[in-house]
Amino acid sequence: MKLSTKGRYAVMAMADLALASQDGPVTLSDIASRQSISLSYLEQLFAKLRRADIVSSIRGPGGGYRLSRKPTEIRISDIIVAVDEPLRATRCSSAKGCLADGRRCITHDLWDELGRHIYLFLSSITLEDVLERRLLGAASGALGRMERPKPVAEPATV
Amino acid sequence: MKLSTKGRYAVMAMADLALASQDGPVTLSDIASRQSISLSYLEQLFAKLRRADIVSSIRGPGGGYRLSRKPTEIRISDIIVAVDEPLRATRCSSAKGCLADGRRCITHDLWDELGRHIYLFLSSITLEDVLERRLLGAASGALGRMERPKPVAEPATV
DNA sequence: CATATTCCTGACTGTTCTACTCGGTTATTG
DNA sequence: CAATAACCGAGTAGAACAGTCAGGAATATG
Repeated sequence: MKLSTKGRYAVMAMADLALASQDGPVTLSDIASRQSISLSYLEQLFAKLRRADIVSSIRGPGGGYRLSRKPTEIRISDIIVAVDEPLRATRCSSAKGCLADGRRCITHDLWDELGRHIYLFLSSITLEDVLERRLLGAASGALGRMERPKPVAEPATV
Repeated sequence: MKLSTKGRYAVMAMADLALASQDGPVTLSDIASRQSISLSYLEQLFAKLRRADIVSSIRGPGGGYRLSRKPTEIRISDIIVAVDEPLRATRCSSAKGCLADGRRCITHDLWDELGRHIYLFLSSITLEDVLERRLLGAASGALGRMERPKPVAEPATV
């Protein structure tokens, strides 16, 4: 989990796509102009999103992109994992290489726990939550004991 | 809150310092060789830590660094804030510049909430906690009012 | 069929950050 | 004085970020 601005751009674009895909596919040009992101950069991001099967594409006139799943079934963590490089092994946080005294380095557990924490937070929030600005609930639930059921039933507010 | 590897190095060094400062100041050379971090890099980090009044220095032979406060009073967030640059304004997450439709962009609250979340987590953990490997408790405390629920799912390598 | 549209791909560029090196200065101890 | 160790500033290779550019491949429409 890398948390760069790249992931933010991707989530912004995905939110825009979700909002705009009311009727038919959305072109990257539209997203680019609305979100002020360069078209080519978006193309790179969406290539990864497509490979991760989060969006699907239709070529030709009238084509564009569309969500592969409903916004309730796309977690923010899915998006970020799809576009971000796996964070490079910086001595620690990569299983090996952080054995100063024979076992894992002192701070290993800390980064481990932090990473898990962030992941839980972002995987407890769906695209739908972002669209509905339904965030505080998800935040408190991130650590567990949250009842808030993900409604999978409701179709196509998309 | 920036969460780069720079902050990790700083926390590793601080943990090392805390462990080694049983008797007298600790030299950066010692920390450098134990933690495999370059001496000059450490010097840069500790210059910032000193400016933030987290450590204090003694020059000359027998000198070195020492914690300014007790490990129970040094929060991990203090360390990271001290060494990391304030994250640059990347369109969103900087109050202005993210007004696509007149007000704040759709994902603004998300990043806001995430940032607050990470900060709460890291400020709920002290250096002492890291030394004692007392992490899960602190982690659960990050959000306040929860007793100790284990994280729900085991996320893939975050 | 031709053409416009749109996705798709690869290579290349300027800027920033990381992690580090080098050369030197200042303060303190023996 | 000489050794130690903190300080300070400049400079560097490499990587990632954000973007540009040039072209190609699929598809709908006239």
